[in-house]
Amino acid sequence: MPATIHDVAKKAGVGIGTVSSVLNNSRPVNPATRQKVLDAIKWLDFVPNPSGRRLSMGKTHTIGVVIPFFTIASQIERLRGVMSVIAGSDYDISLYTVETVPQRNKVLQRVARRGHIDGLLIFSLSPTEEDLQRIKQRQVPTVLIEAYHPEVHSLSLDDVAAARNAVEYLINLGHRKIAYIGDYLEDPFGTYFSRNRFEGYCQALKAAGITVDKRYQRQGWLDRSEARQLALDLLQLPDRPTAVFAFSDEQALGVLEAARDLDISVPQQLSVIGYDDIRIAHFAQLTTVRQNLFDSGVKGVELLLNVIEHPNATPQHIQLPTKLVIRHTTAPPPVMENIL
Amino acid sequence: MPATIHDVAKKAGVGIGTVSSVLNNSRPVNPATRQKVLDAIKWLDFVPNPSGRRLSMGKTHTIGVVIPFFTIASQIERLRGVMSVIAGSDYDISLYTVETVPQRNKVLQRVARRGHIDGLLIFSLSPTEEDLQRIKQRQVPTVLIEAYHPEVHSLSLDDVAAARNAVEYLINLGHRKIAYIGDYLEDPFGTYFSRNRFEGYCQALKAAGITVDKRYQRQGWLDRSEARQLALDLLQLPDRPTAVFAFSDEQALGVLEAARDLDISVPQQLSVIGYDDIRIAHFAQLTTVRQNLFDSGVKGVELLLNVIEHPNATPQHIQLPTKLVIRHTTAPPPVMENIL
DNA sequence: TCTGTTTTCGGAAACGCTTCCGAATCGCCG
DNA sequence: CGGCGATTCGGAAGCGTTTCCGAAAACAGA
Repeated sequence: MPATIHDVAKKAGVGIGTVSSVLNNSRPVNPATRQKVLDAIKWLDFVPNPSGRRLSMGKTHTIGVVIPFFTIASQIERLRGVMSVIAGSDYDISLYTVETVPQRNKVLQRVARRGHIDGLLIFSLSPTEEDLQRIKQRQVPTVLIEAYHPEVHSLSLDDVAAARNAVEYLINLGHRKIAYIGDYLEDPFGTYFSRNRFEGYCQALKAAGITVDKRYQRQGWLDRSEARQLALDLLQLPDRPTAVFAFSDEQALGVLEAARDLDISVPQQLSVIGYDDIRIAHFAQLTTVRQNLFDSGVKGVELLLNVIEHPNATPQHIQLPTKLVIRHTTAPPPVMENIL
Repeated sequence: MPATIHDVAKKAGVGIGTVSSVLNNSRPVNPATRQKVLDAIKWLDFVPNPSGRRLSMGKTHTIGVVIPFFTIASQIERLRGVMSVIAGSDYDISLYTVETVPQRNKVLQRVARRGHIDGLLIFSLSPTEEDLQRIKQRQVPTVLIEAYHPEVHSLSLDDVAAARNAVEYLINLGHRKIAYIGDYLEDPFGTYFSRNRFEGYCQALKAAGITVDKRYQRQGWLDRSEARQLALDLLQLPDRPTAVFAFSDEQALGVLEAARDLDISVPQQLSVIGYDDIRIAHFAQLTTVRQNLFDSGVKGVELLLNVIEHPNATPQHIQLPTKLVIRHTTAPPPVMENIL
């Protein structure tokens, strides 16, 4: 049976209030007394019971992190950023992964309640109005990463610009037949960035006077093997694209796999650009849009910890920078194609 | 201010004991009364405060998961397995990542205490005697995954046999100069599997009458870029190896990168085998030793939940199967080499 | 109608902590 | 030595649950 604060008090011959004061430095204590208490704590191997502390203080010292697409490397990088900050604080991390829509709803309903957590960090999910209502009503400090809602603090990317930029790069290389492989635009999780990246893709094409061709657009689940299927289909079109802009690195890797399946050499016959710059992207030599994932995790918790301190601050919306990283999956289109 | 059980009791015109009974089905309640209580709960949007519940029941409904090498894909796969089970239970997951030795110690000290968590799941870390003492003393139900200690429940692999098997495969292909790139044998985290895999490597060589050559052994931090450096060194030896057995896929990928740096073609001039079968391994076409990572997570929590129910069960030690998955980074050694 | 049994329920106590009011002690000055 | 502010500390109250003792009500049997 673990020791309690009363055991310590008795052992040290002081009152429980004094022990608590020593534990939390909450009021001055005579050095001699403090030493007695410390000795007793050590002797009894006492650790304050967090449940008691929580109940008494009304704080849980826990931050909930909600992560969809957990299979995807980018999320892990963010989480690492979060953990690096948390390790130096006295908060714990409660992890909630989301793989399906019902799960998403269940998690958002169950988690966003006072008493479970002190704050909520949500990756890549834009809350619905209903979710938001609940969050606001329960007054749970919340920060969104890679998602947006005007009434909640958020960190997001200028996806439109980043995607446009990437596609412009392909256009400048000479590509005209540029395909897009992405997430479902009306994705069930209610995210915006899917539409944003697609929007950027369209903008770049239009600006260059290239017609946006439906045949060159494919949507699928955010997952390498599905992207591979989509790409197989795409690359067997009679007039196949010379470049693919993928919504995510994960999907870009699927495209690379498909190209290999079909003996299409990259970048000679096909250029591929991804999005995220996950760690494998480096290995795969993938040209991609880098978002500083680790850093987004760091900034996200830091903001959240801040919001926990100052619950009534007006929502901040921070834009994170992106950068096109050029590696070896992009090149000018094959010459023949241009001649024909 | 959230409603409490007293508010509900007052609203429903019953006692708090009755409300609690309804909440937990802990004793029979007259249907009419129950309905009144349920109405009040709905009306007040009442959710029991977990801190109160925890304190009262002495259970935290939280499982701590300790994960070193979090950058490494294999750990994520395991964690996914864990999460898939937890999603259907009423436990929460508290995540503790470990990146350094001091952190390892801090985490094992702070986490393994009653009152924080109901159970502890430790990945890939063999506890020291001191850790163990603490764990036993505090009576925290614990399960090790990919680690071993006679006095704690564990899931582990027969690393010796798996490694021997992999190296035998290389030998059968005709290789004689087989290098090993691994973790530090005396690794600071106190793990066994490092030594075990090396042991398997040695056993295979000896059984084939090949002398174990120190020049062909490299140890480094478990990380792709460091492995790459080690491999660069190794592959520039005057009499360079024709095959490399790597301790992990992550390191095997580093070897592949080094080979590419040096324009050594794989598998024509160099064979590489990894260990784990992480998801990228498939993409990289890496021959590797598969351990069913997701499944190890599933089995691990299931065992832990069981141990939480029956704290005094004698320690179980489950061996997980492994399998050599042959892809395209292994081939017979170059013929010239054999002639010279 | 009375007694004994079963069903149903109220609320005090306990969980381990923090907070804070007020009491005790100390130190200083006149 | 007396008085007063400063310092130090004890422990009751309260946080929101669950548990459980025992009381009240309902019911059954004679």
